[in-house]
Amino acid sequence: MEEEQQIGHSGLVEKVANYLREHIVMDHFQPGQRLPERTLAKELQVSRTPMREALKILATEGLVVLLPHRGAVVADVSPRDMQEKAYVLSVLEQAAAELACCNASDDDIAELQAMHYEMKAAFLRRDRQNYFRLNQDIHNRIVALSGNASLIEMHANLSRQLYRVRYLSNEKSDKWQVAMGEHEAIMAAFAERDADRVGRELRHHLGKTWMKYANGGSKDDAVHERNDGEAEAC
Amino acid sequence: MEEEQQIGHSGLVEKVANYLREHIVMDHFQPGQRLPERTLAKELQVSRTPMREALKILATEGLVVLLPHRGAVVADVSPRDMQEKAYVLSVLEQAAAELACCNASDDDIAELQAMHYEMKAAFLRRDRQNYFRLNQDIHNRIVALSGNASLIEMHANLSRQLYRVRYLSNEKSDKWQVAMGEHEAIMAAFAERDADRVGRELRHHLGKTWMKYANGGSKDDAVHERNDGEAEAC
DNA sequence: ACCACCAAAATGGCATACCATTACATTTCC
DNA sequence: GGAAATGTAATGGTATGCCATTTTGGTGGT
Repeated sequence: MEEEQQIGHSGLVEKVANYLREHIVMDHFQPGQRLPERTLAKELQVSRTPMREALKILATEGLVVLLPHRGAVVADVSPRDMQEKAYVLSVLEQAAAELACCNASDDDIAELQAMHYEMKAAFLRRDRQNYFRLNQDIHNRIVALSGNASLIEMHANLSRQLYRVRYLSNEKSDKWQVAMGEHEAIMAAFAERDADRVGRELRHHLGKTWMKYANGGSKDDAVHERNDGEAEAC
Repeated sequence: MEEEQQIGHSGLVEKVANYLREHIVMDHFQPGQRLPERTLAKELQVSRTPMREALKILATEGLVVLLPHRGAVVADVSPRDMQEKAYVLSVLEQAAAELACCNASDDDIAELQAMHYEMKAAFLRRDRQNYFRLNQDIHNRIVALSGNASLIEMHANLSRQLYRVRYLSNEKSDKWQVAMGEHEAIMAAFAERDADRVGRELRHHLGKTWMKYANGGSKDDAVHERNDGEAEAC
């Protein structure tokens, strides 16, 4: 710690944020636990300034909550909140997929197909690590192909906020087979350039995907709110 | 300015942010104009700290851009960006409307109808001020009825980012008649609890609404990108 | 026991100083 | 005259101190 506490080089905020994020996501800090600004700053050998900014970043990411005059506490993962975010995510991805379907070049779709088959390979090998990574990559790629910067950014934000849940329930892989099938359907619709169908399939897929996390995720599952699953069936 | 330079109390960041926001939105600061942190801080009799935070807030709101080592500059309203944001807004509002249509109580819908007729009254009186205000209120109310906190928050964010455009082109009221008709259609669909139709009508309405702003808004209208208007027509 | 009141500690927010890095303009060298 | 080097100002980022507000735990009065 002697070799770099001296310098004003940039990145301290990120370091602190990453450190805290890691520990929160990996569940080393229990929800509700207090994160005293000054104390933590001393421990991490930084001043209040970067610590404050880091906490604010984590607050926008939904990992901590800033209570007025009571400091920062680790946010608890409310299934309700997560479902709401997941729902918005699915809406955004549906829209993105529709746009992507129109905008993408044939090469883009070919690349998507390639990624899909890579993922399928990982699936067949029961290689969870790469399966999940490629799955994420594909979804992100689809959103990127929408060409809508705001959409991409907002999707990335939500995705980050849901990462914690995604991490916590990393083992729920019952429905791999089903998920793969859904991905196949999405890719088929892409190949046919049927934007509506791509959107619907993706939305459906995401609905089921996140339902899984939500149900198996927590103690009180008063999850049967209203806006769960699809909205089409009113 | 003499009556409140006596600091210590909280809210300096907000004051500064509001001040700058006002001037930017009202077009007193030209796009591209630099906003030197320290200089501005001196002028407004504050230190760098609140000024920095205010600028960061405005940056997230899309009003200023933070260029690395070149300071903050007033963001220019790129028609492209605005259209992209407007598109996402319409997607979110569509989703919100579908949820709202399912979740809303009969009283909620009645209240919506009431607001609608208030707006219609303002329309008949050619009362722009109240028309626009009520129009906003109705849209916000619909989103609020979705019951999805994330959705509400993200919608509010986008709405804020589009406020500038909304303000700049405040006079474009050619299509009042049409817009009113679209609102009637939306309300009718609401009354029948037809979620899909509510969603479609609202999306269509927003598409046309923002198209208006985008076209009349600026110099280079390379607006004929891809993701303008509706996505259904692929 | 209960409530009001007060003091100590924690927190939020602002001001300010310091230093490294980068942009920009000037100078210098070829 | 043009390119490279250099100096200067601006910026970003951090550390730190101060003070107001609020929380909190303890104290005394009834």
